[in-house]
Amino acid sequence: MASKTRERVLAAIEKTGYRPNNAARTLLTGKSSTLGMVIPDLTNPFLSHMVQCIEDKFFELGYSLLIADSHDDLAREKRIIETMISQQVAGLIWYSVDQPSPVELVKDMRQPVAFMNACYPVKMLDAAGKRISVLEDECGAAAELTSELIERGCTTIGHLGGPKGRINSAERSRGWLQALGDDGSRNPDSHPLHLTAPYTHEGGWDAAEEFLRLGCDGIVASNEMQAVGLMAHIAALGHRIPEDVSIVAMHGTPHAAFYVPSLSAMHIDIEGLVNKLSISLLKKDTPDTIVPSLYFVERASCFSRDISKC
Amino acid sequence: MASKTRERVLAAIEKTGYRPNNAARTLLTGKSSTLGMVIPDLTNPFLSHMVQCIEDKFFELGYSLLIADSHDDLAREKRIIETMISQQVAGLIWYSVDQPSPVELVKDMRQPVAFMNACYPVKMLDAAGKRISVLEDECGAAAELTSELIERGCTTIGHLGGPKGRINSAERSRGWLQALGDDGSRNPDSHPLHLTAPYTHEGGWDAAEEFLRLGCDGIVASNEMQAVGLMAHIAALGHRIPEDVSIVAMHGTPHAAFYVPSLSAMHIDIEGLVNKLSISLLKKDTPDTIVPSLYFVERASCFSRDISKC
DNA sequence: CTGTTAGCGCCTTCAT
DNA sequence: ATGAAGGCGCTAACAG
Repeated sequence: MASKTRERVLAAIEKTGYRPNNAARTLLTGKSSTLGMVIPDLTNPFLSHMVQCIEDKFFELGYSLLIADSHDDLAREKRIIETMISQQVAGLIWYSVDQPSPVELVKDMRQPVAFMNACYPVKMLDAAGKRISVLEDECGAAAELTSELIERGCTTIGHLGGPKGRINSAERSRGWLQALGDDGSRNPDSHPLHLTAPYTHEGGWDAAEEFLRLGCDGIVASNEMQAVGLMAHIAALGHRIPEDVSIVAMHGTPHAAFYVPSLSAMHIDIEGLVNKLSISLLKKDTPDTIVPSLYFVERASCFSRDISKC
Repeated sequence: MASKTRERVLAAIEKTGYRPNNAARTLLTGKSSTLGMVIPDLTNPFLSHMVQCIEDKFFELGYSLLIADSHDDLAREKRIIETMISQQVAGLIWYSVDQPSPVELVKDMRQPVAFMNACYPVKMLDAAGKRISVLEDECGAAAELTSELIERGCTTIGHLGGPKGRINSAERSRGWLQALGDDGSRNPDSHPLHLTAPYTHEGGWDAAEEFLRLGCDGIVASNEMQAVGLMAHIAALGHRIPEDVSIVAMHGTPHAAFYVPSLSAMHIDIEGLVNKLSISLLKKDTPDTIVPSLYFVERASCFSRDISKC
């Protein structure tokens, strides 16, 4: 009788304090219940929030999450990927330092790999496993942010890009220029209102004086950390936000509402993204391209578009 | 000849794309190269910074880090611990929701466990492995923060504690009362200037009006997120920091310098803590108690103690 | 429905 | 200096 045996087994489990050995299971089945995630900076609120959502979702589904911080460094990223592969992760979630990701690192990995900040769908005909591209429309988002500033009357709109040479950053610069009416022929790097900085508070802080010197009345920052650094320095220099300068940022987080002033930003539907990601990563015959939806949230760092409030 | 064989082996590794299988190694040796870390909220900058430092240090030492977020929920924490044990982690770093940690969960775990926010040394005579207590002097730190406000002329100093019933929170309340001259007999919960809130931005935000109603000219917040929420709401209500109210917080992070105004806070020497932790966790005959050093950093959210600046 | 067996990839031990 | 064998704990396959 099954139930009797079952009871005996359960009793034994209880008595001996048995716990399944995941390493043995992984060795046998070849599939671990661990996912790997690589990101460039865990102290970036956008990324820590994303990691939290991903961990949450995959924990529900029975997976644990290995996390590693590349410190925005390509060499480190490479070592991390090697380690993750050795760890037999069941899948890899890769927020890469730069695009195109050094995809050859995972060429013969049979497990699925998701490229979180792909600019174009990752083409890997010879890949040993599924490759998923999360395609955020960085160009369109930057253009929309710029338009929001234009609609509020800003006339001298600067853009703070990421470190030079990063393709995602170039996409945003393109969007910014488009919204400013450029025909696409101009190299953003040569535009006087285009500055670059690391994706950090310090990066934003350091750019503030130059933007003010240039006479900007609006700035599109590449992420929330840059924007926070910008705002802090602009305030420290005695200028008012948004009266003197309006600020908007890419990749807003739930923290945005609590800065002073609160930060207007382009947000990503992370819940939706993570849901799709979990499906694409774990199930067969599912999409290998994910386009997260974006939405702008107006807060105090730029004037209200509603004329009645002006 | 060894070198020739070695070459052949290396060539084979290159050719076949061999990578060591960690699961097999773990199964055989019984020790994985993975550590587990449990924290209550990854979007808390103090914790994401700590995770970053820990990941950094242990990656150097050849370990990977499994991370799980308990969302400040005891039931979830318990499930996470079970999972971590199944994953055969080589050690567990546990920033628990509450104290005393439910230590019985890890009673027969042979791997070392570090309790990151212990109030008292964890006593586990029957534990199957090493147990490390990270003992932060929450009481002393809160007292020092309160004293800093007193020295700056604050006369009505409120304290925003964590959720009710948490022992770490009670320790801080004790320190606050001590600095206010209490003899220790008073129950902080009955003190009119003692409020409680979750360790979140919203928690701080929601407490702001009450502190202002109470006429506070100084507030000791339990963490940076609470302080940020407090400051945002106080500013939104038209009050000035530090002219009307001074704010100080426990567990400051590198972000503190970039809020508006910048936030005065008690910081932890995380580098030192993580170094000691790595030694205690991985080596034998090392301390099982770690006392991190704390230091106060004065920023714009409270008046300068230097009279010449007043 | 229950019990037995083989083998996942590695490392340690022992034999050549 | 190299090769061979055993076994870590689990699960899939198969036998009873």
